Amino acid sequence: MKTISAPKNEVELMQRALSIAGYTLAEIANSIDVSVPCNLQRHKGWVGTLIERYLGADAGSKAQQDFAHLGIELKTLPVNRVGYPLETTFVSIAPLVANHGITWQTSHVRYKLSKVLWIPIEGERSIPLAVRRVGMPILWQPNAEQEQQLKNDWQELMDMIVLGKIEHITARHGEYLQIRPKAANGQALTEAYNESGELIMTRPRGFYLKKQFTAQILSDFLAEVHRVHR
DNA sequence: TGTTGATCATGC
DNA sequence: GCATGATCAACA
Repeated sequence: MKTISAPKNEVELMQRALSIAGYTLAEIANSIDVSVPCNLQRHKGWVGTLIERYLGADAGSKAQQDFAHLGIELKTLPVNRVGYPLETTFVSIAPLVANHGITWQTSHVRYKLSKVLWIPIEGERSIPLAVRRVGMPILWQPNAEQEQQLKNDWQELMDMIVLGKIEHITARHGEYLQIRPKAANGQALTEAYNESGELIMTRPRGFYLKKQFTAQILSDFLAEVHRVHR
């Protein structure tokens, strides 16, 4: 596997991202000596890791943006044939304890979503992984309305957690941001509080962006492209 | 058949 | 277990 150095600035990062638009995952993988699995069943994060490596993101399990020196987070987004998201987007782990004093302003969700480089990629399972194509990169920052939408959902969900209602939260809570399990398996447990304020063990949860939200980002981008071309 | 809840791999 | 990267697949 070839190691690519980190992009020095935003322009360089965007040039690299643009350079793979239209190419297949196999072409990109081959160019940096990475092998392509038959499918994603046992390699769910493979596409994200591949693009990370190609663009020169510092790998690792640090709780930071992928390009921290540029203040940019990288997210690949599987889309269907008409460019609609096929999956929700994981954002960050939900803090179930020691969360007093955390505000929207200081939250991991706001930090991770403050600036995102979205890379749409064909994701239909009928298309062999190797020949799925990468789309145009979208450098995005939430507008005032989007930030308010996210903040509202985050506050509602965090309020429930702080009130000990974690076991009552389902994926149906939140319009654009939801909380769902995020763990290696059903045996994984972490601390939380119940409604009586007692410490309990529960499944770790994560914040996810619903498809409707990421679809809006893609559609806003297309609208902007069309506006500029008129 | 779309969503919700569950799960897969890896490093430390 | 947690944080990284996400998608799978059971079931309503």
